[in-house]
Amino acid sequence: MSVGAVSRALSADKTLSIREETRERILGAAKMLNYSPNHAARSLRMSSTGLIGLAVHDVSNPLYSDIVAGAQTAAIEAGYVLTLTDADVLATDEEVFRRLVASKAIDGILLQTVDNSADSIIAKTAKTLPVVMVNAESPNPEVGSVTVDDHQAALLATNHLLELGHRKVAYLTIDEHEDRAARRLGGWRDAMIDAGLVPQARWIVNGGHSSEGGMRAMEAIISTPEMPTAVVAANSLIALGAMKACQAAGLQVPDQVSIVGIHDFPTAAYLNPGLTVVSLPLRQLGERAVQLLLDQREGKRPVHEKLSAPAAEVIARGSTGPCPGSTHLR
Amino acid sequence: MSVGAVSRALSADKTLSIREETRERILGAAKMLNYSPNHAARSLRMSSTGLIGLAVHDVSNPLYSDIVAGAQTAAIEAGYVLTLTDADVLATDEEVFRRLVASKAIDGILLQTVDNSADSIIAKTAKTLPVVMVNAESPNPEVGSVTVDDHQAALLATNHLLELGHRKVAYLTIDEHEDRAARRLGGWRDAMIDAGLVPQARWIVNGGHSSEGGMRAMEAIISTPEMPTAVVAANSLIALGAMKACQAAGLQVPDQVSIVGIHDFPTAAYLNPGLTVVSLPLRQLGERAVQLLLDQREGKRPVHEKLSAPAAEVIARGSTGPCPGSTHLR
DNA sequence: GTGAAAGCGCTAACAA
DNA sequence: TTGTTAGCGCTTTCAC
Repeated sequence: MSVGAVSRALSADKTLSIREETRERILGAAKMLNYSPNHAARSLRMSSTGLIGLAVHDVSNPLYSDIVAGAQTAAIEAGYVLTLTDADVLATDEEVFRRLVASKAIDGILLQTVDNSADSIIAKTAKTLPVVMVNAESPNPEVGSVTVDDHQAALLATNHLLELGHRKVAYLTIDEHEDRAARRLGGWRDAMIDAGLVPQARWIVNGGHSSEGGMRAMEAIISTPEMPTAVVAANSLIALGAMKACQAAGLQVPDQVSIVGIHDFPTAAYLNPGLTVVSLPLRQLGERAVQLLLDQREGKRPVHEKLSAPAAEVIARGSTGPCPGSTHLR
Repeated sequence: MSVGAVSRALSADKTLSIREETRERILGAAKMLNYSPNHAARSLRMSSTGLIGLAVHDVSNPLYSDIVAGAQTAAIEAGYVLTLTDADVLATDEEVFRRLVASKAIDGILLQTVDNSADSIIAKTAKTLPVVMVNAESPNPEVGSVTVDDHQAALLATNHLLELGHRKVAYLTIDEHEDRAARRLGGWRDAMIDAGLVPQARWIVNGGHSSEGGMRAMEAIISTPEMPTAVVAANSLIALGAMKACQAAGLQVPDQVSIVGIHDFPTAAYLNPGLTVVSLPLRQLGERAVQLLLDQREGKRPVHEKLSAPAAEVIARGSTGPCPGSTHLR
């Protein structure tokens, strides 16, 4: 019984011919001693760590937690372990980047960013390690990416309001990736046009990317002469801020103003009123991202993929209702 | 210029005497080639990976995001990189555990758990790797831990209500670590007793650990014959559910019922009404946990530490107000 | 069916 | 001041 045989027995090498008794003795001893092959030695020899990184902007952003969950599932299924890192730290701290990425402490990296601050990382990394952008389109042919149907989400959100009889529907834009922001804005615009309405420029207000920004934006809307009766927020955190602004101004939601956000999140149902949202398949986004990463690792060309199933979906809760004064009851 | 010299120059070894010109040539070449020492080889040689793991239960729980932020900061400051993992996966999936922990892919691990499901991991791990429990007291002398002052937090929350004139103050318990739950319950009880009140057993209802649980618990309270005028929730997610239940029952918060939760979180201010909370120094908790882990790595005995500064603090928002019918205005 | 040995990329100790 | 080398723990190839 030699070290070689032990190694092969433990990794369940099918090509190893060995006496059954010997194999059992090996397995038994390993269990007994609680033996696990040393990660560093293994990685060095195999030039593969079995780890895949997911760099996220703001780990605790409730809107994106499903992405993490999905990636987790897919990674484990594929025999990998997922480790999360702070995307901003990675982009900012040269040393962290070296230690984790440039040194190949991981086999590949998923990037869930919110702006282009990580573009330099990407450029540096893509030659070394497979990289996949999650929820943003890759500007770089060496980097894969997956997105969801942002246009459709905003379209659905707007249509939901239109069906409730609203005509003056404002839109609170998001400060994140420009392309993503543009796609969502486009969804609102197209829905308005399809309904024969004119998407007024003054109904478009920058909602930032947080509740704080949403509140400011809604305050601006409220002070508008001809105030809209409904608002689509480019994400649900913005929507939350918008609700707060309404409440502060003494406006009833949904009786006087209807609000809908993009992305469902755990506490949306527990707000007062519950927030109507459009949900997107973020869990599947995370899963798919891992699969693409693994494909790249096997030498496939990086691709961009738009996830269209499961489709975006309106989850109606209390924050949207019929347009006041409208006879258009559904 | 030999490999040895290069290695030492790149790691800024002070004991290396070398011609300035040579050093610059090395550094220049490294930058040019974008060279980073291979992580696996380095780890193997130095038997240290420079990575510290933080296993969290539910990454996206907004109540605990500050712990992650604090740990992140402290890790980087100490020259380490923090990687997050799902605590439940780690506890459940034997293979993931081996690959990450038993194989020493990381130098130590921080555990932020919510029950005792990870106890078996801890036992297995502590002999191999430094382990520190975050926000829960270690049951094991080989494992360090840090907690915050749960008793004080609940005491403050209750006193806040008492000062507003409330006499009948219910308590929604939490389903998490028993010791933590007990300490918070004790804080409520002591505050009541200190105020000369009797902490009625029927005012204690299990709120689970989520908004869903909080809602159920509050429904139970509402159907109580002599309904309390105020509620302390053992965490803010529970409080959120309690608010929802009040709203569903047509009860005004805070006019008819006051609600306070433990732990501040980003969207608490954006609720309707804003949620009054008691904040605890979670960021510092994360920082301290990393420091203790590093201390253990250097051979110090694992210790348990209770963080009492910065002190817990009431952040009054809209969900608490004077007791209806009370003349006890502050 | 089993054992021996090379070598992954690096650091640290030692030799020159 | 600079160069050489052993060896970290593992997997895999090759010889037996």
